[in-house]
Amino acid sequence: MTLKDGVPRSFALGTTIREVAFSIGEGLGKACVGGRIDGQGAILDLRTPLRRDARLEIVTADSKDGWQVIRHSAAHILADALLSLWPDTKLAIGPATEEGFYYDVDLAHRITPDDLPKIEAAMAKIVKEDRPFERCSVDRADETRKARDHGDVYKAEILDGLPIGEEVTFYRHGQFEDLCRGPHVPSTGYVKAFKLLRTAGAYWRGDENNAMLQRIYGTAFAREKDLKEYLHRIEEAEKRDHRKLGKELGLFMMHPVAPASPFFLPKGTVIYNRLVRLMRDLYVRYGYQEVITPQVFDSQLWHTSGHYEHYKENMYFTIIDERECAVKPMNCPSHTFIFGMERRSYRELPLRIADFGRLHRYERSGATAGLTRVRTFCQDDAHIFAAPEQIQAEVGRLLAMINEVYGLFGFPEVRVALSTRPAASIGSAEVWEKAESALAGALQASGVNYTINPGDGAFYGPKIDFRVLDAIGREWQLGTIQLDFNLPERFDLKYITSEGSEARPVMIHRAILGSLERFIGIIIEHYSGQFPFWLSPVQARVLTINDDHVPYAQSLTARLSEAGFRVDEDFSNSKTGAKIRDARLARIPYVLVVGAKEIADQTVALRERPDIDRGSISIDRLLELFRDQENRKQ
RNA sequence: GCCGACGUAGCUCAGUGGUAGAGCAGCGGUUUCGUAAACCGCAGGUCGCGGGUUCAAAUCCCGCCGUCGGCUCCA
Repeated sequence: MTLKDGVPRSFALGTTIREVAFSIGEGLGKACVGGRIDGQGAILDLRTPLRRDARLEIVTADSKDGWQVIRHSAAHILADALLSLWPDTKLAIGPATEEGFYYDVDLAHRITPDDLPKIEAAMAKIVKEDRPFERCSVDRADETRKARDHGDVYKAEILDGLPIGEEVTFYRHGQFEDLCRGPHVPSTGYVKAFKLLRTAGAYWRGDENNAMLQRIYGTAFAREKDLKEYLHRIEEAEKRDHRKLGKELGLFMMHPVAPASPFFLPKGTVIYNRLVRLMRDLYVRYGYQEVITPQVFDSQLWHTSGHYEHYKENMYFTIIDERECAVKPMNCPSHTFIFGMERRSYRELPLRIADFGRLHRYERSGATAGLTRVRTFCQDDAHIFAAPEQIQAEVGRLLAMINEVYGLFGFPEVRVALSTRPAASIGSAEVWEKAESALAGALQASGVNYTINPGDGAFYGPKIDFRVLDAIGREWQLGTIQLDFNLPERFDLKYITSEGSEARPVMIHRAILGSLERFIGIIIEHYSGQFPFWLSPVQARVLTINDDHVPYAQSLTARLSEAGFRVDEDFSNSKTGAKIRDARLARIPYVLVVGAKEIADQTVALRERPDIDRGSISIDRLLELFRDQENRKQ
C-alpha cells in the first residue's frame, strides 16, 4: 500500500482500510471514515478489505469526502428516527448530496416543520447511543421477498433493479437496517453536528406519474463549527436574495395580474438598458446587425419550425381573425425569414442577426421564481448564418466576445462544457463530427479549459454552455453557443457558393448574458446590490448640510446630469448622518456632501461606498473620476 | 401540474373566536444639524379573493389566486 506520504507499507491480504488507518496512528484511525483507491471512484467503506497493491487515500471525517460519509449515515439515522416516531414509515431513498442529505419516505402522517425538532431529538438520541454501523452481505432474492412481505414497495423495487451478480449489502445500527451500498461511519456517534432543514414533496424516482413522497432535507458535518458556518452562509445568501433586494432597492416588482412576469421599475430599467447598450456597442465591433421582429405569428410558422410539435406546451396561443396564432418563444424563425428573404451570397456569410425581442414561454406554476425563471423575458439573442467551414473561426470570435463580456462582471470562474451528439439526432454522422471538432478546435485554439458532456447536445446540433461562479461561489448557467442543422433544413435556407452552386448554411444560436431578466437577478445577488458605477441606477447623491447650501448643490447636480451621470439629491432637513445612512442603504456608489467649506472652495466632499472618505475634490476632478469609471466600466 | 408552508398598512412584522396593532416609510409642524437613524403630531387596512360554520371570523372549514421551499446528486 502506498499512502499519501508516498512510503510503501505492507499489510496482510484482507486488511481493512480502518485497520490500515489505525496502524499509522490512533488519531488517524479515529478520524477515518472511509478510503479511496488510486485516487478515483467512489468513497469506499472503512470496513473494505484490501485485496491488492494500490495507492490508498484515507478519508477523514473532517473533509468534503468525509462529510459525504457522515451525511449518508445521518440519512440512516433520520430514517431510524422516523420509524421510531411513525412505525408505518416506508423508506424510499436517502442519499448524501452536495450540501447535505435527504430521505424520501412514505407515511400517513404529514410531516410539518413543527415535527422537525421532534425528529432531531430522536436522531440526537440515536447519535448519543453511539451504535456501531455493521455491514452485511445478503441474498438478493430473500431480501426482495422480505421487502415485499413487509410492504416495502420502494426497497423491493430498488432491489429488483440492482444488476444481477452484484453484491447486495445492508447496513445496520441498533435495531435499524437499510439496504445500502455504503459507505458509513463506524458508529452513530460520528454524526456530531447535524440539522434538519426543511420538508418537501418529491415524486418517487422524480417521475410525476409516480407516488408523491415526503422528503426531509438536512445537513451534517464532522464539527459543530462547520455546521454553524454553513448555516451562516445560507443566511448571508438570503440577505442578497434578488427578490428581497429588488424590492428594497426599487428595481422591479411583481403583481398577480401577470404571474412570473417582472415589472421593471425606473431603477431596474436603468440596469436593463445599460446591459442592452453594452451588447449593442459590442455588436458594432463584432459585426452584428440588429433587427426588430414581430411578436405574434400564424401557427403555420411554428409548424414549419417544429415548435408546434415539440414546444407547444410552453407557448401562448391566441385567435386572430379566426387564425390560430402564437406569441414567439424564440427569435430564430424570424431570423430565418430575414435570411431567406433574398438570395444570399457566400460573400455575406457569416451573417450575424441580433434581436432583443421579448419572448414568452409558459412555465409551470411551480417552476417560476423571481427574475431567474419567468414567463416573459428578453435574451441578448443572435443567430449567425455561416458556411460549415466557417464554424471554427466564428466560434473562436464568439469566445473572444464572451470572454470580454464576462470579464466585466468579475465572476471568479467561468466553466465551459461541450455537449456532443445525443442518441436521437438529425443530420449525418459526418456533419456532426465536423461540427463537434470545429467547436473543440475553437475552444482549444482560444486556450479555454472545458469539459465534455457526451450525448448531451440538442437533437439538432452540438453546443457549448457557459456557467459562471458568482461572488459567493454559486454556479449559474449563462451563455450558450448552439449549432443547428435543423432549422436551415426546415426553412430551406440556401446561399450561393463561389462556384455558383447552392449550399445549406449552418445556424448558430448564441446568447452571452442569456436572458436579461435572469442575468439581472444573478448580478443583483453577485454584487449584493452594490452595482459597479457604470451599472448603478443612481451613481451619486448630492447631500446638503443645511438649506443655505441648496443652490450650490443644485448647480452641482445639474452639472453632473448634463455630463450624463445619474445623480439624485437629498436636500431634506435631516441630520447628515441620517442622509448618509439612507444613501448607504440605497447602495449608491458616491455621496457628494456640500457645506459651507465646499462652497467656499468650490469643491465637494466625496464619500465612496461603503464608507471611504475621499476628502474634498474639485468638480473637474470629480467629473474626470466619473468619466474614467464609466469608460472602464467599473 | 404535484407536495408543503405562507399571504394583516407602501415595507418589516405582532395579533389563535369578542372594537385591527407596532416600528420604519408618507404627510404636517418644530429643529438647520458635517458623514449609519432629531423631536412632536396626523393620516394610513374589504386582514389576498370568494363561499361556509358561528350571536360574533384576521383567527375555524372549503374553494380559488399569488408567493416561497421542493419534485432522482438514484440502494
